[in-house]
Amino acid sequence: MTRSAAPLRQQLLDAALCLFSQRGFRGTSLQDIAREVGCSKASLLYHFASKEAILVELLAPSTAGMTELTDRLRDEPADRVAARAVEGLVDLVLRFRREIQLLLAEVADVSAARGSGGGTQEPEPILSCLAGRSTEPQARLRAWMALGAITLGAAGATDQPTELVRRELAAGARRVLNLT
Amino acid sequence: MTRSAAPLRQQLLDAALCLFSQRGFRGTSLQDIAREVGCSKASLLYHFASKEAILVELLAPSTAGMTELTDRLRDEPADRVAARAVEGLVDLVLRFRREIQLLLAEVADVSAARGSGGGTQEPEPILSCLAGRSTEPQARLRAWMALGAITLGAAGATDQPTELVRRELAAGARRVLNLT
DNA sequence: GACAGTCCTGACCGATCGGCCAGTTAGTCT
DNA sequence: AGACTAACTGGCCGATCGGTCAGGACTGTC
Repeated sequence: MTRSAAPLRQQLLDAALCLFSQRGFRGTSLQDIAREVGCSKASLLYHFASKEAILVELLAPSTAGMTELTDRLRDEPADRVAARAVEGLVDLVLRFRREIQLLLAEVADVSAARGSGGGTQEPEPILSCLAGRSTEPQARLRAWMALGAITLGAAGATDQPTELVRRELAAGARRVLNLT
Repeated sequence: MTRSAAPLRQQLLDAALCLFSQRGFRGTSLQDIAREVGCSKASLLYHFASKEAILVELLAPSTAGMTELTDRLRDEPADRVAARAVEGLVDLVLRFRREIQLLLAEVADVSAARGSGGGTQEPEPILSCLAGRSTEPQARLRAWMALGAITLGAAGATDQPTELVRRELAAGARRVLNLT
C-alpha cells in the first residue's frame, strides 16, 4: 500500500511546496498535489486536515526561524541591529529558499490562509531592525529595498553556489542600507 | 442606468487592479469585481471577453513600458547600460506602482494568464541590462538584487513622497550594483 | 412607430473545487 | 481466526467559478 520508502506524508509536503511555488496556493488544487505523488485526494486529506493545514505546515519552520531571528535582534543596540539583521535574514532566506519562492508567488493568499499576521509574511519587525530602528522615511525605504534585494536575489539566483550568494546578499544589502 | 460619471468599463478596471493586487488573480472572482462596482457579473462580461482579458488590459501599459525601455537600452554601451537601466526601471516602477503590486502578488498566475513570456513578468532583458550585459554569476546576482530592491522598495514605501522614493530607489540600486 | 445598436440583467450551464463518507486493504496482536 | 487500527480509495456533496444566453430597457435614426 505504500508508494515508496519516503513516507507519503513527506512526499505530499514536498510536492505541495513545489506546486505552490510554481502555481500559487490557489492555483494549485488538492487533486494536483495528489496526482503529482500518485495517490488519491482523499488519501491526502487523510494526512492533512485541509489545504490550509498543508500550507501552515510548510511555512512553520521558516516562520519559526523569522520569529527566532527577530527575538534575537531585540537585544541588539540600534547601531548594530541592521547589520545583524542582514546576516540573520540572509541565513534565513538561504535556508528557506523554496519557501521564499512560495511567498513571493503568493503574498496575498498566504495572508488569507494564515489569518492573523506575524511570521514571515508580516515583515514589520524585521523591517524595523533593517532600518536600525529608525522611523525616518529614508531608513524605512532602504529597509524595504534591502529586504527586496535579499529575497529576490536569493530567489532569482538559484543556480549559483551558496557561499557566493551568501556573501553577495549580505554585502549588497549592507550597501543598500549604507552600512559602513 | 449608469452608476457614476466615470464609464463603467474604467471602474471595472480600477476595481480589478485593486482586488487583484490584494487577493491575487485567482483569489479574485469576477463576482467580486462586479460587486465592488455595483453591477452584474454578466455586465462585466459584456465589457470584457474574459477574466484574463481584464488582466491583459491592466498590464498592457506597463508591459509596453518595459518593452520600450529594453528597446531603448539596446543601443547603450555596456559601461553605461546598467545605470541607464536603473533610471528607466525606477521611472517605470513609480509609474506603475499598483501594477507592480499586482505582479508581486501574482507572479505565477500572471505567467499562466499570459502564456508566452516577454514584458514585465519576464525579467531577462532588463536583468541583462542591470548586469551591464555581463554573464558573471556575481553580476547576475546583483542584477536580481537591484530588481528586488527597486520593486519591493517601491511597493513597500507607498506612503512616501515620490521624489524621495525616486532618488533613493535609484541611489540604492546603484549601490547594489556597485556603480560608481 | 419600427428598427438597430448599446448596455445591462437574472437565470442557467458544465467544470472544478475542498472536503466528507462508507468501505476496503494490509498489518499487528491475541 | 478474529478484532483492531492505520492507510487508502471511489464516489459523493454543496459551493463556487468563469462564462453563456435570451430578454428587457434605453437611445438615436429613419
